[in-house]
Amino acid sequence: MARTKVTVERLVNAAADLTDEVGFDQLTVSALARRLDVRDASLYSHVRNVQDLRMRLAALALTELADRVAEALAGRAGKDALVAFANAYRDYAKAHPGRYAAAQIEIDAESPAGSAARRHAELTRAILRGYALAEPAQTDAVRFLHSTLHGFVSLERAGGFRHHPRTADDSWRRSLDALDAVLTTWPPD
Amino acid sequence: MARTKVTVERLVNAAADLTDEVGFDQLTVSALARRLDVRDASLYSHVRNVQDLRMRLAALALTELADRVAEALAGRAGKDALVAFANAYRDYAKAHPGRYAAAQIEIDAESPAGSAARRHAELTRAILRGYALAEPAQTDAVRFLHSTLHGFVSLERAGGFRHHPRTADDSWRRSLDALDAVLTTWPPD
DNA sequence: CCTCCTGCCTAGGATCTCTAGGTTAGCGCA
DNA sequence: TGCGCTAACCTAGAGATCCTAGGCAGGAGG
Repeated sequence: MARTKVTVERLVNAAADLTDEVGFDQLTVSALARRLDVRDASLYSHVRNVQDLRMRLAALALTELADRVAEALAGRAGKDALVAFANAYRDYAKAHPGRYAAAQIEIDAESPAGSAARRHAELTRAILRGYALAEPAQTDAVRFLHSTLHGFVSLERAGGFRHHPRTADDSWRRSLDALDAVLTTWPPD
Repeated sequence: MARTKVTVERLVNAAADLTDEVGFDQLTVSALARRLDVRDASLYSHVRNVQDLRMRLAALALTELADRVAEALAGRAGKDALVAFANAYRDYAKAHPGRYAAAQIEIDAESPAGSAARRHAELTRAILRGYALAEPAQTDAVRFLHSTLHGFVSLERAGGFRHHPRTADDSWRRSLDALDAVLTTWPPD
């Protein structure tokens, strides 16, 4: 084990902190090496390449997000669960923009990030238990829900709501009301 | 005017084609110079830097998108308009993934891209005329609509819907039904 | 014909990704 | 104790990218 300084986990954690500070697209091997006070070549014994680093970051972010969401959902049902889920989701994206961006990259199901993504998807589906939707409407509703939350969060992040006096928080609350309403009365085929 | 080869417009158009082929994050000054059979340093007399290039690309994409949407909306109202708008939006994102990604970058209102973004926002608002919503509900609904469409399109693009037999097209149709329903019965405060 | 301006050039510095191969520190074991 | 093994780090360097500085050439205007 030699100098026991950098392990893969410590490395990925440092990368996660760094990317929240500088943005996901500004996350470079060099910057990470500088932060760890190490030469950049040294990181390549822990991580295959930048893609690999990003993938591990995505897995970390998806796991963390699923944890938060699971905690928020505990003991809640119906609209209560929906609001708790949505707020956990948005709060995570706000607190950890880099990690959140990392979680959006394309991941194949085989990778370690794949199982984290599956867990996240199952939690989303769990919310809909309160709304009594049968397949395939349930899948459609899950996609609708995920689309709206992700869309809102990423538009907010990109500054899309800044050019209007109405606060994003207010629109968010009303959007959750609307989501609850549409899930309650999901239109029949 | 000298050799009259590359103009800013020709340059941005080439960049748009290139980014649709290789992805927005793979759009580099070097690659663009190679495609135009010119040294990369030469492009810096037309464009200040990569950020500037991306901004111009965003302006182009927003203008094109607004054009498509305006055409789709012509002569339609109500749900008809909503569906036409949404399909124009999604079709553009599918046909021009790089341009669409470019349109999502953060833009300040002063830039030329700012006016294109405003025009796009006005068109989105025009749809809601069919749904008789007063402020501030109208703004909330516009944000909700935009969030859902953008979220769906970007999740679809990232492969988020691939791990399930239900087709994205089917979910899309049902999501538009749901959007129409929620806009029709937008929950009162 | 001469000059200016424009569009492109070469040269080069800085940063980043990644590979090849060498060095050192702690571990197990005779 | 001393030996080798291995893990973690190193230096050196190739190739790509972004961008600046300064030069050259060809068409426009006087």
